[in-house]
Amino acid sequence: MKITRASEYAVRTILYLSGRGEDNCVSCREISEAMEIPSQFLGKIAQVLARAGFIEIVQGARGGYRLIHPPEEVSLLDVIEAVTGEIFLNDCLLRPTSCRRSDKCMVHQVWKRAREQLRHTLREATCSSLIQSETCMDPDTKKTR
Amino acid sequence: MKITRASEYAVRTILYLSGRGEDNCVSCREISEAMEIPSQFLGKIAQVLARAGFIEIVQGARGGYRLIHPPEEVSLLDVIEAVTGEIFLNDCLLRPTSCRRSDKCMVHQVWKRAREQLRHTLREATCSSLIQSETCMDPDTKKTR
DNA sequence: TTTATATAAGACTAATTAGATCCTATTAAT
DNA sequence: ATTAATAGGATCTAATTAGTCTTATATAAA
Repeated sequence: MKITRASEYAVRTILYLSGRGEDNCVSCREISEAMEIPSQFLGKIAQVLARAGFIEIVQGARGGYRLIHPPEEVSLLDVIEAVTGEIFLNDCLLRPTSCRRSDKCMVHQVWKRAREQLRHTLREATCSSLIQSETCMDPDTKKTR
Repeated sequence: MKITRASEYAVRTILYLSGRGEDNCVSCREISEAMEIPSQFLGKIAQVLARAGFIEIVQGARGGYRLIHPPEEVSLLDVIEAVTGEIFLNDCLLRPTSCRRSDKCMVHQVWKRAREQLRHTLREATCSSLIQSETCMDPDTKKTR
């Protein structure tokens, strides 16, 4: 598996948008400054998030990004997997064919359980619950305007 | 985090040794063939496992590797973390200083819980329990001799 | 309609890590 | 001594990550 920088940035982006209100269109620049994300890189990530149906991208002057779904319907798992692909803990589970008898292998069972737990925990964490209390985002930029 | 190939090989090695009996000295070549691990690479991994106290390395002719602890005392987590270092799901937990208010951040709490669950699951899985039933290792080479 | 302000998207790049492999040294049984 | 092993440092390659650069396109406002 991999929780990459990109997926971390994606989470910050969605949380920032969640905090700014559902219908607000927020510029790439504002997000990148508030959340400390290289703006060009954010542009790339936004494209992925848009293709995955999390945000709408508004082009042109006064453009930016807008959340599509209400924060309570979006989980940490959704966002992360949209960016990095489905989470797998190891290669063996990812490509069972590379492992001769994965369905009978005890080690495999452990990995499988661990993976399911992890995904469950991340699935339970919705964006709305995450912005209830303070987040890693800068408090000054949260919910302003 | 990362479950690398090296840690996967390390697990296979320890499990193979567990299956071969506690006091058996097994050559690098035998393990590498049975478990499909590049033998030179296995040599490297064995050094790490030896330094971490899991195996004893016997040099010279008729040398090889020998398990130090009984399989029921060694967990999957032990082996993996010996090779890849302590498991962290993301950078933020690894270096809390890089994140301004990690202790109050909800996202942080989720990662922390997910990490604890994962480590718990891997800690519960002992080598002895893993070789009870069939493993990914080749059945023909298991417990022979 | 022109200008300024935005994002789009593909190509490119630098740094890091993974996954080994090579080579020479050392150790120990016979 | 010879042979069969591992030790350990150096090196190498490929993949991945984390971006940046550049040019194009879209839109609001003057």
